Amino acid sequence: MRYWLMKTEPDVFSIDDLMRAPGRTSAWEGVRNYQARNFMRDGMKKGDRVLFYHSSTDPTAVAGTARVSREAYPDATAWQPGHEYFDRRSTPEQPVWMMVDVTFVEKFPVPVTLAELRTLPELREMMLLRKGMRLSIQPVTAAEFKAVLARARRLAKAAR
DNA sequence: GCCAACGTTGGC
DNA sequence: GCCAACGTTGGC
Repeated sequence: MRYWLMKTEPDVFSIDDLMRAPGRTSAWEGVRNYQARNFMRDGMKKGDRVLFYHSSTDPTAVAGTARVSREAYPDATAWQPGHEYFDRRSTPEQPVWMMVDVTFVEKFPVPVTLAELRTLPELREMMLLRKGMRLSIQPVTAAEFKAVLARARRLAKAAR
């Protein structure tokens, strides 16, 4: 099993939106970056675990976890003229952009903020924390995933 | 809202 | 194929 981090702006799609979605499942549409697409297309397998990251918000944080519930398939929003994710290069015959489905697993009672992630020695090498890193889909190691989860548990316990 | 960092585009 | 210009991301 592999581990990933997926960024989303909560104003656009949040962990609460995923929690309330039918079947607690949603397509991850709108990825328009080749590296991110390749991670979805070539790397993501059903059952992989996902850190659900809220970006462009205050504070930015890992808000919970999800799992990959459907492997890569074409992102139909790319060939819908007028759609905000429209890209004329992509057609049903030759799709350029792909997406996966993700299913809600848990929402952390206390989000693990970016500032907090930076304090964890286990995450010293984490891709997210590298300068200039803005890739919206990133691989995460098992140890990193575990460390984030452990911190979320500890924060939840302290908040009770 | 600013702006550094990065990816993409397109002229040459 | 180079690289300047431009657009986007995303933390602050």
